Amino acid sequence: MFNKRTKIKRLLEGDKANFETTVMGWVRTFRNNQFIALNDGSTNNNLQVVANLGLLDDATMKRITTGACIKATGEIIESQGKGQRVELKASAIEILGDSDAEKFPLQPKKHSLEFLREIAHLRMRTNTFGAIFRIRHSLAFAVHKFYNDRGFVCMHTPIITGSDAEGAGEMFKVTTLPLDGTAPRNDDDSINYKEDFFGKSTNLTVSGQLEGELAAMSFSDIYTFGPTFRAENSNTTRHLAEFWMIEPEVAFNDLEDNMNLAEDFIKYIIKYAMDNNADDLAFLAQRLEEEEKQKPQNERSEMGLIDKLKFVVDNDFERLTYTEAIEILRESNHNKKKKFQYLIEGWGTDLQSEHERYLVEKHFKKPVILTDYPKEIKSFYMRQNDDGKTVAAMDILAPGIGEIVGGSQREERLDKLLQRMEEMHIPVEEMNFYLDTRRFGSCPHAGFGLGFERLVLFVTGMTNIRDVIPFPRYPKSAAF
RNA sequence: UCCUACUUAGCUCAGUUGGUUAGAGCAUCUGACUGUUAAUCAGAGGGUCGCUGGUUCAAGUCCAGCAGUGGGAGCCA
Repeated sequence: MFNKRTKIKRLLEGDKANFETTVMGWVRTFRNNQFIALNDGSTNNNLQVVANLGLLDDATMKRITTGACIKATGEIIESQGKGQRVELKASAIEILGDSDAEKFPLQPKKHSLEFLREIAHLRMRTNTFGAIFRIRHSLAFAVHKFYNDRGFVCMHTPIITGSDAEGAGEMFKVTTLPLDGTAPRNDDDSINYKEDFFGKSTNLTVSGQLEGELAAMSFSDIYTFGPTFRAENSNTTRHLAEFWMIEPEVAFNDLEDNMNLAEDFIKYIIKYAMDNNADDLAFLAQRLEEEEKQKPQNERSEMGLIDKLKFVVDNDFERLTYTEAIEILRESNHNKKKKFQYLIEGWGTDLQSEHERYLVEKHFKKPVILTDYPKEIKSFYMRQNDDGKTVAAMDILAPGIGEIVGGSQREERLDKLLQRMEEMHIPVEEMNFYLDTRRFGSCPHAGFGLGFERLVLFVTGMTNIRDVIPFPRYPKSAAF
């Protein structure tokens, strides 16, 4: 069997030595014509493969370049040098794939994240991106584990949707009609989508929530975890055109249950990564620390990455209402000294990023759950509170990231829902499938959406969302 | 989409008030050395200064437009 090999992670973690084994991986560096730092992606740490002088002929030696793929067989021994506990004393080395050193763009040195973004197909071979994507995997696994352990059903909601009224953002159109102007037309010259593949106008989903609610009305506890698409022309460090979202929806939950679920969930998956990706997190923490040293004193963060994660896991999130938040902001010295670009004056407008950052990073210094927003600035499906002014919404704001969760208790009362839909000009006739949940056995329920990449950002300490998804999609960019 | 900064070698960056042949470190190549840790030492090659136009005797440097990238804002997860 060709693939008879041991993963480097196992060899480095094992406490045995003096046994024969085979490894395969990619060369990170080749020092002194003898020492190969080999990485197979199973861990951030390299295995030192020692090719004693005379083992390799000159021609083979020249082919051991940064990026080349090799197979090495030999004995695992205690290292004679410092810097590693064990090493592989090679008895045979085979080149599986050459890598032209003049053309391979990765060097054994620090590269800028901007440069690596241009070679996203190769950046996974760096320590930083290796760590990021192993952590991303752990977090994804922990998402399923968390919900599975609690008896939730994973629902695969559609990616192509015929519903035009999700209202969560600009949509990408899905069509097989020709784009050269020859598409079939209606009498009024609009495109005749009855002739299209699905017989109607379709888009990529911007949220699985509505379908999630349908499923919660039969399984009680469900969650979705899938790709989501927004065609907004957003150019920021925290938006993608294609991102992954987790949307639990739970029958019989009210807003408080919803908050408890979200807080437990976030803490659980962060803890999971801390328990299972200690090496990768330590590497990223160190990377971040070095980056912080470049900053002026007053811009440096108070906690290291690991301490920050531990703090989030060990402490309760701060919970307060929108109205209370407005009071805190209005009374803050920051506001009185007019340091906000948008000064807090009245009740009813949405908070700006600077306000959210002030609450999370300056005032409370921990994740914050804001609840009970004015109904005017929130979606039609959120449950109206008895005060007639607010809805049972909740947003979770995380330090450095901003909004990481948006959710609410849903409006289960048909008449109230219809009234809001009318006020907000939602086309009722297209939403009958959704309204049926309220017509047939409606019940109180609640749910939220968590942007997976924003969570990965938070856990890895990275600052640009384009660096925590393997192949980011954003305006003017769909390479690879 | 708006504001703002940036764009010079494969990478990271210098480049003075506009002035002769545009520099450095790393990487690459050649050689030396051989228990190295982003190895070290010596030498060599490598540039349409983002693109287009303008001002000028002369533009990497000044001006305009366009493009790309970073940061911030909006929209949101």
